[in-house]
Amino acid sequence: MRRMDTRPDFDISHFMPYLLNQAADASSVEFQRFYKERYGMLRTEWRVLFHLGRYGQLTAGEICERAHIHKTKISRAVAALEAKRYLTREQAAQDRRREYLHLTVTGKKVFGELLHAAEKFDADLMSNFSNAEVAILRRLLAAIAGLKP
Amino acid sequence: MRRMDTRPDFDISHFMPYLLNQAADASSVEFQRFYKERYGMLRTEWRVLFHLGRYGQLTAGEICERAHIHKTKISRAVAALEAKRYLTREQAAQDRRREYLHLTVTGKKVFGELLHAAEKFDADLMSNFSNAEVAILRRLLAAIAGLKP
DNA sequence: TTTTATCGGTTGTATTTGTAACTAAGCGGG
DNA sequence: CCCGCTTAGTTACAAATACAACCGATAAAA
Repeated sequence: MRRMDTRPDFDISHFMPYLLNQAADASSVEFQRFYKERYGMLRTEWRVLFHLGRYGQLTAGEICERAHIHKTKISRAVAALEAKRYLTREQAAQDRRREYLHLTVTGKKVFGELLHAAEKFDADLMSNFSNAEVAILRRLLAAIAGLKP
Repeated sequence: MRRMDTRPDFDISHFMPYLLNQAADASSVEFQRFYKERYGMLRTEWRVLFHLGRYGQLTAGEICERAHIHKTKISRAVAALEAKRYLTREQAAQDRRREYLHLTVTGKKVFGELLHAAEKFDADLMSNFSNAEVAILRRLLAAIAGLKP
């Protein structure tokens, strides 16, 4: 057989996409269980809720762009959040294709609770690392994710 | 409504699990398309292939442990790889519940090609960062992922 | 032994996701 | 105005995933 011109010791845990996925999964598990058990929410629902809570009124399309999530997932998440009475839709007067989404009072309350949990969870997760390390981590991850700094 | 005792500027891109997921997704997209289009493989199949290529004969259960993947996913991935003639199963003599998995010649060839692509892809992904930064990134991700150093 | 529990792995079914096609509304030139 | 083209969002159907129940083999207990 032909010689492989690859490092023979290239471990899968050195492959950055793999490492990133493992870290992402591990870091999400606990928080995911929290919003799932407590509020019956799916991941996309939590993200939509977060965007609306953080940035106020948005359209589905705007959330798609910001979160890099496909519009069908957003569509279903919005429908689910509406069914839970966490948000309401309002057709835009000047363009009736678009719908502005707002959180209801209940939605805002849930957002606040989840935000609080998220911050606490985040702080715990980073507590083993120095500030300088965390800063580098955030910067590199943002660059890899293609987020504007 | 009650005052929220959370930082009002807590952005979702500061929430580490979110950032990790975005980075993981972004970093995987291109390589994922590569093995999907070229070999018709799913992510779990690539991972199983990688483990067998890197570590040699393993049972399904051993791959579950190493990769933190549920056994039903492994079971289906193994079946798919077997259908593609990338691996064979061999019932263990001393315990007929267990099956040792080996790559076929074809499987090894595909492994070599994908490994080569992975290394190249990895190098590209990291090329914007210094060695020191990458070292910190790997260390922190491994810690978050709960991998033994 | 028989009985019971456990282990490695598979299969069935309900959810969830991805892809493409669709509806309805606006836009833009003739 | 009307035709074709784009856009916002939904829906239908196929593919993938999660979860639980399952099967056969082994081990441990009575």
